Amino acid sequence: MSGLHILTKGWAYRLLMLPDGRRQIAGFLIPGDICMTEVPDVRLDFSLSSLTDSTYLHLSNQTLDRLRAAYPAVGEGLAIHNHVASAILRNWVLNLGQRNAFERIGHLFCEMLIRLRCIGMAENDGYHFPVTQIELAEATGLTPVHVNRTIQDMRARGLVSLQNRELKILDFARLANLVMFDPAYLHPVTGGCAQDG
Amino acid sequence: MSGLHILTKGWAYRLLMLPDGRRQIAGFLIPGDICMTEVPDVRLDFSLSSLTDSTYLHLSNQTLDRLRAAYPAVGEGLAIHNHVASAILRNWVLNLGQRNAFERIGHLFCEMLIRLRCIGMAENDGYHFPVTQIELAEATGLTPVHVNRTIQDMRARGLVSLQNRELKILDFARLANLVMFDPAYLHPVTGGCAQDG
DNA sequence: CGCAATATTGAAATAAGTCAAACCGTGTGG
DNA sequence: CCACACGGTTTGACTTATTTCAATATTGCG
Repeated sequence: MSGLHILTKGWAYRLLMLPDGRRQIAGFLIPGDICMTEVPDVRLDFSLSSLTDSTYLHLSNQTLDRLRAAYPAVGEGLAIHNHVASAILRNWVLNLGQRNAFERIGHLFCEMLIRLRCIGMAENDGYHFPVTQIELAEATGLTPVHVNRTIQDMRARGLVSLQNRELKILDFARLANLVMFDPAYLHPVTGGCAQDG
Repeated sequence: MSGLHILTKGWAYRLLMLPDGRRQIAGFLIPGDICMTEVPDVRLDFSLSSLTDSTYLHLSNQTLDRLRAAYPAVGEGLAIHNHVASAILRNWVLNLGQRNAFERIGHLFCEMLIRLRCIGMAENDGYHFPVTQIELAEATGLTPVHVNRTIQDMRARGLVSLQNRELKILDFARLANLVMFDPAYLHPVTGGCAQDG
């Protein structure tokens, strides 16, 4: 393999575009996520955008090799990270293909809660969510208008509150159940936090 | 990393399911594709189904290590394969999120043509396509009824013919243009076939 | 203060879904 | 050799989730 770029601070997203301008967000990145792997002779099919002030760490091929050699757990950790990243992506396919507007948005809210919890960036089922409704629409394959109405529906049902980029899940159990969120694909977890052997 | 399972003959697909029974196909696998990577302590989030009589090759951890050591190109090849597999998945997200029924199905037809060509399993823009309309619906997030009507539309426009599991793209240039298919994400290719250095 | 980007609301249009029936090829068994 | 059952395809009529268009708040911010 080759070098890696890791997001170390802030939020970002992976963007895919169609020649006629249609935009699809194919994943949100938070600290700890690998946003890109360098592979020789392969063109990138996506672009990255930061949502907030963010910083990145670049690990070169050699650095990575040395790390792997010195700490075998590094290689294993990368393998797990890769697997989870694929699982998240596959799950996004499931979302777009099978879930309706309510379920898509609710599922994203739940997923980000668990992922942020794992890195200590969520408390009490609430977290900073620096994503506009327009971007949320680009992520869920919906219209901004419909995203808006759906969020209002969630508010009316007392499931979430969202204002000033602060999201709070008011009834996680009910929301998770309604949108069929099962955190298993994010990794074997305990109370929302990864357990490393 | 760990062991690998490679499809060596036949077609298969990766299936995701929701607890209420909704099914989403998250990718078709053809010979040469890695259908699964063994990662310790990680539960699989998908299942695999064969569409035709198929065979698999299992490469154990040790075998793989030995291969990689003896032939450096193996490691690089795997990295490229991984990258392309992710790109295909991301593209499927783009499909489901932004393309309409016609574009989704047409895009899949184009993608499979190029991928099959690379392994010598397509000729003259035609190939064996062992996927029922029901499965095609599960892959595209559409209804079988709507898939049917869309294919009829394609037939009526003289773009494809499909009967007895044999698909022929009658006007590839026009179809690719209509559905905005750009093979770049499948790998730098020449005439549909991968060029390895 | 006033712009520019977001968020919200309403009404009308449409792509895709649902339900239900008919059709078709094909293999099987009487 | 016909009848029938089976999985898949096709068709029609009707419903609905989501989009579109367009206008009106609202908010952050230089």
